[in-house]
Amino acid sequence: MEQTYMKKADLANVLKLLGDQTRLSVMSYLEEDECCVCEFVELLNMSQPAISQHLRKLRDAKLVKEKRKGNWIFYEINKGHEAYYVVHEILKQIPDSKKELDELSNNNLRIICD
Amino acid sequence: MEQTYMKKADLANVLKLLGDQTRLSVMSYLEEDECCVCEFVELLNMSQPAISQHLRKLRDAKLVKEKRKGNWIFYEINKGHEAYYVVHEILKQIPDSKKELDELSNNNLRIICD
DNA sequence: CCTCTATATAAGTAATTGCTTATATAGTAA
DNA sequence: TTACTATATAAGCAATTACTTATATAGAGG
Repeated sequence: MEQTYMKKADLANVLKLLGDQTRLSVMSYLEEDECCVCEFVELLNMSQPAISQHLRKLRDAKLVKEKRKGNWIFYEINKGHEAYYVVHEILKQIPDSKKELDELSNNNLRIICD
Repeated sequence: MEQTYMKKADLANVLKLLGDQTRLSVMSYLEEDECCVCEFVELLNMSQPAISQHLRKLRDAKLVKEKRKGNWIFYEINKGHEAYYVVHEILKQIPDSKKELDELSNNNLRIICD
């Protein structure tokens, strides 16, 4: 992972997006694995429109990418983003996202479609 | 510099504070050197109360510390903050803060008191 | 003491945010 | 086609934000 340089305004915009617990959580889960909207609704115990609106902000900033898989739309981290180095450093601070995704699996609430 | 772990809510709060261009700039200057309020007013071309209000937020979050030196109150980064590791990683993305402080020196606008 | 200077605080305000509820859309599958 | 499902969008609203102007405060120095 390499050192990058960013314009202050662009960096501030990324940090503002991550400076919300819901979006920070979303990014933290996506750093572990791609997820679809209904999984976030479960994980974060929030309404579907609220989740969709947060995802739109992350998508508009190109921090995440979406792809359809059958009925579901999956989101994944955009590792090509100029801020990805620092986003990754930030997400490293959050310890338990993998565990929470695993719990979702154990409750058979994960969407698997391959 | 060591890896740390933080609660999501605490990390989000720090990121929200840094997700503002003015405060991100302030932190970036402080990463280079301690500064007093009037220097930020010059560097950022903003009103003194606006700067003071941003500094209060950073101070309330303990991201910066203050100390009086004669007539002036100097701010410095709190390197003991639990988020300092990640704050440092974030500030590394911003290239030109040292240069801007040097320009302030060249225009004899820096406050020196020892 | 009084005055000056740097900084902090208070009050007010326009813009932004993050939700809500209701509705639209885009694929899937019969 | 029609019905169904997952997701997106729209409209509305209360809370928060980042300024503004005016004023208060605290320490320095006569």
